[in-house]
Amino acid sequence: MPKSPEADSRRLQMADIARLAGVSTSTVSRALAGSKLISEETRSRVMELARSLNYSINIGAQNLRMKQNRTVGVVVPYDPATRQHLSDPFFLSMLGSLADALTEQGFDMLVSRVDAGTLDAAATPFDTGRVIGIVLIGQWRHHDQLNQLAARHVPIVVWGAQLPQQLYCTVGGDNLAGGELAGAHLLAQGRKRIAFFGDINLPEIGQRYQGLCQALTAAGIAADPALLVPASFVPNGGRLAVDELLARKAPFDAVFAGSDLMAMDAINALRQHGLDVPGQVAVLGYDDIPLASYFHPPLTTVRQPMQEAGRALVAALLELAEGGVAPSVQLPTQLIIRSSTV
Amino acid sequence: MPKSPEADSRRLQMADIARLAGVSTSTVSRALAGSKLISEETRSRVMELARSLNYSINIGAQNLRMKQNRTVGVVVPYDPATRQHLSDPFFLSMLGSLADALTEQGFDMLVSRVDAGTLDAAATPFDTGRVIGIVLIGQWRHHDQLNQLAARHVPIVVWGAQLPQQLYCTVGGDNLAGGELAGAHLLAQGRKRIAFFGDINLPEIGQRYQGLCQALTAAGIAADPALLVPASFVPNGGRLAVDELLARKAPFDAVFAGSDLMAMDAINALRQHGLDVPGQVAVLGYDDIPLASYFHPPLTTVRQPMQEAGRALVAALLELAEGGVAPSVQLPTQLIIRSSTV
DNA sequence: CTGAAAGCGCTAACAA
DNA sequence: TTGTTAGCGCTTTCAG
Repeated sequence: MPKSPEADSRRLQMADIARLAGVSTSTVSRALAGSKLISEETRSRVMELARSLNYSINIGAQNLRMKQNRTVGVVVPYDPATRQHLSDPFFLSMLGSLADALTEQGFDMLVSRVDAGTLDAAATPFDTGRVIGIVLIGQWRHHDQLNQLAARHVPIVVWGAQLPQQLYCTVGGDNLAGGELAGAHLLAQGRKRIAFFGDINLPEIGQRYQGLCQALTAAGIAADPALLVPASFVPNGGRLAVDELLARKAPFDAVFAGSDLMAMDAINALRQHGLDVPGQVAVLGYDDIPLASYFHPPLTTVRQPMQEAGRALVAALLELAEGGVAPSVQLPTQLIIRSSTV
Repeated sequence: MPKSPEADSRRLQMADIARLAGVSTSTVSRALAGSKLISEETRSRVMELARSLNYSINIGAQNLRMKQNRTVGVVVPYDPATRQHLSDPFFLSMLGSLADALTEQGFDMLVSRVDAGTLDAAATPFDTGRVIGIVLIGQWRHHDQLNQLAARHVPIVVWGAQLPQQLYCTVGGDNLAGGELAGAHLLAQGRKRIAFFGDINLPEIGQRYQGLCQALTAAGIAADPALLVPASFVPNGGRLAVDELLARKAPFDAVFAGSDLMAMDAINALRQHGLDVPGQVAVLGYDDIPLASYFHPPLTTVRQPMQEAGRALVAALLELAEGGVAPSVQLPTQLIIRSSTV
């Protein structure tokens, strides 16, 4: 007997408890909800019965009736081209920190992944009434689509950079300051030819690059376009960027990478080309993923405060979901100096 | 005006579409469901209307009526003592691979974290009718509680080791074989004093250790209890284990760590003690997390096949949820030889 | 081909 | 203090 479609024991429901307790469903409902209208004796009898029978209220029905909901959607866009799997440690950490923050607030988390090309699908869990709002991890270049969602009054908050003309709420690190910190640190180490690895069309990355440029300017150094390498977040993006940079034959003594992963990849590549890190080339990452400190050499990087990020995202979303307004927030970033630059 | 509890525009529902289209809700329902009973003209009119108004069916109500559900619960137990945040890259990867597998099957993923001490809370999303079953990541030492859940007919599949007297379905790597592979490799490198870092009370870890012992036995070497260090998965568990091992003054020329993270931590600690890896001590990890290859030296490790893991977990769960039986499965593991042991 | 009516499992007036 | 009744938004017989 492979499958028994309709199993033996139908799922227990309130009516069953009511019958067994010899009361009406209203009474059961009230007892379970802890209403003060119920006699102590009845309440305890009902609760005891429910517990011993392992009965739990059907949340779907309850939600329908009460028009409430304690679930938020977290969506992670993926690149339809690479069909890239959710694997960047940074995103994953963010997921973890969101789970923590939501648990703390008594909310559940419905995770879905959507094709970044059709980002309005991100709103589906909301449109279908499954969640009270959406947290989107990864702004990428979908500013317009996000604006449309916001215009549709989808409660949505996205992890990313603040942009002009932005209708939606973002929570993100202070990328400009982060870039500047990084630049200033490298300059302080005596580096003058600082290469930047990253796709500056991505808002966050662009701002980090701007920050770097500000630091350079402040030091009276002009940013050299030959040192800007448009690396992407593909698995060996750092290596490719190193190859590209070397091919350009522009001298450099430091690399500021758009993410820790890219920095690590770059370091390995540099080493294979016989370049010493940090001796000949200082390398600085971004994010401070857990493994940055385990790397050899331990990675100097700009930390994005994950735990606070999760909390801030959740706080903003709940505010929006309640019909309030949630201003975008920028979380402070922090330079973590390890051995890859000194 | 901070909040507007009941916003301007009530959420659209089927009745609205029906009215606007001048038909009954039955017709709308059928049209949207693609029933063949509806005239082509009516269907397209309704669908067009729905699309232009951005209407989506309320899944909660639909589920209630149809007694169906396309959501599965993924629960990640956390240690109540350390209140440890969901941060181990391996768990996170698993989450990603589950998300992929579920998306592939058209299911949503409801993630929750539960206190490992009260593991029966893991069934809550099922008991409350929110999900059709549970995938539990991390068996830990909760064999009995898991058995109880299974006895209650909660469709549940757990990532972990197969144990005797097990009522629930597990999907896991072949830890015994993994341990043996690791041991054989180290022995083949001429290492004879192999230390093991990990808590062998955890089923998976215990089996890995057993595998190591088998390899030793096959080589005619007796396992030395002085080389078994009960390290745990705390952030600096590897370092602590190294300290402990050195304090014991038992000579060793290799370390087999219970996870990649622990291996990396151990390598850093060994290095600080002036020991060369792999020159004086070969170090081998477990999991093959993405960053294992980025580490310096790149880490030799036993790979657990994540993508297949996700798929297998989901397949088993769906089978169970349909009332079928799902045998436990062991996924093959693979030794990935990099530089930390050769 | 379409509509009226009943009901999924629950809660909340309103009565008693 | 408790029960009766009317829905929450949807699908689906059963009659037209």
